[in-house]
Amino acid sequence: MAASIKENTRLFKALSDTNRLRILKILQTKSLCVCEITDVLKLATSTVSKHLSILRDTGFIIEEKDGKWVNYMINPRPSDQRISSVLSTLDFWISDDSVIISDKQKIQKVDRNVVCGR
Amino acid sequence: MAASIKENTRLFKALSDTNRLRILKILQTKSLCVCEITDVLKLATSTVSKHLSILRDTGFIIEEKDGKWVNYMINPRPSDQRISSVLSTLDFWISDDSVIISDKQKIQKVDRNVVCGR
DNA sequence: ATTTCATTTCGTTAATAGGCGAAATATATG
DNA sequence: CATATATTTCGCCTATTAACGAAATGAAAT
Repeated sequence: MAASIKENTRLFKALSDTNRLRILKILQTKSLCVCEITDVLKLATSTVSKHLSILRDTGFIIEEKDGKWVNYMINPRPSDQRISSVLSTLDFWISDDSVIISDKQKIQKVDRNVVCGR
Repeated sequence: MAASIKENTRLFKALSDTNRLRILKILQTKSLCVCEITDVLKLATSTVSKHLSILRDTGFIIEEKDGKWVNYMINPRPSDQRISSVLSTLDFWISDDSVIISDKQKIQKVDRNVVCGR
């Protein structure tokens, strides 16, 4: 259960970026592909891809191939207790931020067939 | 209770450094002055002072003047629920790391009158 | 098989963070 | 008041990180 200092720093580093927290909050509402997330965050695709790989490597999210798309979603069964703990606390630690509220509104309208076709 | 994304990123940033986690773990065992912490971490005093100010500004620790010394200790009554939550989870998230074990041994022997006089 | 589209990887650049020593500040003590 | 000691602040350097666009990869459709 207990982890090394290094592992813990890595976990906190993953959480210490505004855009990665936004991604986690977005995915807690809905699973999305890379281009949909890119459209919400207004960042370069490569940047979003990097953020996603960091969240995946630390165990917060998982990916699922779906044809030419890669869907990302919150890890439903984290093997690490710390991950589940963080994911549930994020739920009420961050909720009324205006950026988060606007992100959640955007993802309701987002459509990968519209947004990805340039 | 809920905080902004920015505030949350700041909190996680404070935790995303090995030396700051070591400081928190050390202070969870014993209150110490700057030079004693410096002696354990083997860093420049100015560096340790900077780390302490970050942990203080985020609410993890408090300082108490004691003559020429400044004692730092875990914030006993954090106004922010997130801080208490993190402090208690750190207790079992990090425990068996060899660096932490060795740090805790060192602080038993550390004496400010010996260690600060150069 | 060639093209198309989504995503990842790579290389570069700009911003941030951590480290240090020197100078500034604050607080005893002679 | 001058000195000594503990800590903080400052300026500088180095390392890390986030951002981008271009090139590479991989999977589907023509």
